[in-house]
Amino acid sequence: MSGNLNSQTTQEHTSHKVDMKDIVSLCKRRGFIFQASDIYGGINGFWDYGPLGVELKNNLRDWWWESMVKCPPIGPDGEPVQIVGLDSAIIQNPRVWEASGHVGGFTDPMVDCKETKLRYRADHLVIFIPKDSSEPWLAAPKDDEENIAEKRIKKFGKGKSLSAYETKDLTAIAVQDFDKIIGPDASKPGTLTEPRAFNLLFESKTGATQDTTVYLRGETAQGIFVNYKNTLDSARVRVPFGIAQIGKAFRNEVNPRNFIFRSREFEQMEMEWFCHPSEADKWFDFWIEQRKKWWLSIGVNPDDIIFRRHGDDELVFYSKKTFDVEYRFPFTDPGFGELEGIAYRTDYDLNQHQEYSGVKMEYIDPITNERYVPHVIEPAAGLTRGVLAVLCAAYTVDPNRPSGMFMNFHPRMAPIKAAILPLTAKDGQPEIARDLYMSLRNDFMIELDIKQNIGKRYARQDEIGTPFCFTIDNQTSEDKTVTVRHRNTMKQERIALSSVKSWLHENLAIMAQG
RNA sequence: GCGGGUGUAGCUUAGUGGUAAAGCUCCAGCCUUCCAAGCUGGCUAUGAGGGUUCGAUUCCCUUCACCCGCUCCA
Repeated sequence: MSGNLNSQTTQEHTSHKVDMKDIVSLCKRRGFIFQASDIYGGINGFWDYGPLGVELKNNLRDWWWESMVKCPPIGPDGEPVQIVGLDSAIIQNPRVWEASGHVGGFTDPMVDCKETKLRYRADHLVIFIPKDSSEPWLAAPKDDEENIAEKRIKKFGKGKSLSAYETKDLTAIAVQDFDKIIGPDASKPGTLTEPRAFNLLFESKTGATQDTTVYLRGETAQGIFVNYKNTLDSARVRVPFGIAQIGKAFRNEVNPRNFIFRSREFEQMEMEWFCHPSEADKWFDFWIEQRKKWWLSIGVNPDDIIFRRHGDDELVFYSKKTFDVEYRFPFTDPGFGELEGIAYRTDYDLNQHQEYSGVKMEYIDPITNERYVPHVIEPAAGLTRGVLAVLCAAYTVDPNRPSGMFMNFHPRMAPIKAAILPLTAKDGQPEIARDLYMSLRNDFMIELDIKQNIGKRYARQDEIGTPFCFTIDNQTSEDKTVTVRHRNTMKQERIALSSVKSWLHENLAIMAQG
């Protein structure tokens, strides 16, 4: 009877628009997520996970680790793929971030070209402005060894000569005039963004005299790349193989928004899959399929998830192709927000580290003796974003119950799997409840609650998404049975006290299959 | 980063230039035999810092946080 519990709520799930305010409020009231430094007025872009939030986050994290490292998927050849785990330091040698491209020109004001995706230091660009007040204006490097300015004038200058222009530094030009400028490599005006100081990475200092600048990692991926060699030499793996890591990453976002969706400290679940360049396309497709399956296994409504290939215009510089997993959050509705990017990073990262560190990243195939730098497919998921998606997906309005709603968590995600509730705090009921609790606590995350009346306790369990409540009443001492209340239907049935453990194992599994 | 809005208890809301009010929650107890019931008692708030004023939660300034657009972004 419990097998279709989830499907019974699908209708109301889609018919009620959920407001982020209600989710944020519930998260605080029930101890899922708090604002960081709440008592000091908070701090923009940082969040704390409360008693239930950390359980939920750990459940999602463990499920990913289970699916990637402990029990990785079966590959195209019918054998399980090889993936090993890693937990690298948050602070690494700063050269790591120079090699990766995260630091470099990043502390100076930069302008981006929306057309070519190239980035320039604002103080390295000079602008040629026609003396006759015509347009376009032309941008060229200050250090113009290749006579780019002259070539650009020939191309866009409508017959004007170099002497028909005056020059100004880009930094001296008002932002509203940027529309007139053709970037150094662009084909049309207005593609340069206003200069911005990019300093994505948080800085810190190390050493007794605090004289070395270091960076908090902006992604977990680089920790994997710099351990590629160590792993290869110690873990008895052969290409193709993967290294997986879950951990905190930090980005000094200009504009944190939407609860935990864009925060400055967040958690990633990343796997770098190293393979032969000729097989990269095959593995790219393989991982897209695996990741689709995984996201559909955590209790989100399939209608609210989309899988989308990036257009060429939105690809980042290191990626040849990228595939997104996106969820329809209340704040993006009817659009979607990114949960995971599966990127084909080519050999960009290993080559960069090879060049910066001087350590060879070549792999020598033990059978063919071929030498090559492996290509990388990277499924990079946001753990904290996943938590938010699970919270949004679970929030189910139901006017027919005292709480007015319940959290329809997938049983694998639910912070508490079952609650044990004596109907009253007398007649030996608390003692039976305690015995039952003691017999279950090794197997499940269980709550024993004896306070207040039964209705309030059911309501509370609804709000925190506990799948089942076992209730001890007077009949329990007579015939050794308890009632089970199903979260999604509020229906009750009576089962033997002695069978509770096996019943729970069984029914959590049934419910997980939907 | 720009523009607009909002900050009163854990939550939802009153209200006032002069002792800050209520419902729910929460806690302690009583009572309760299945869905936030009832009774008694209790804890808890004007985001922070300045200024004006005899007196500021209220008026002014600054700042912080959150929300909505834009911009950006994983």
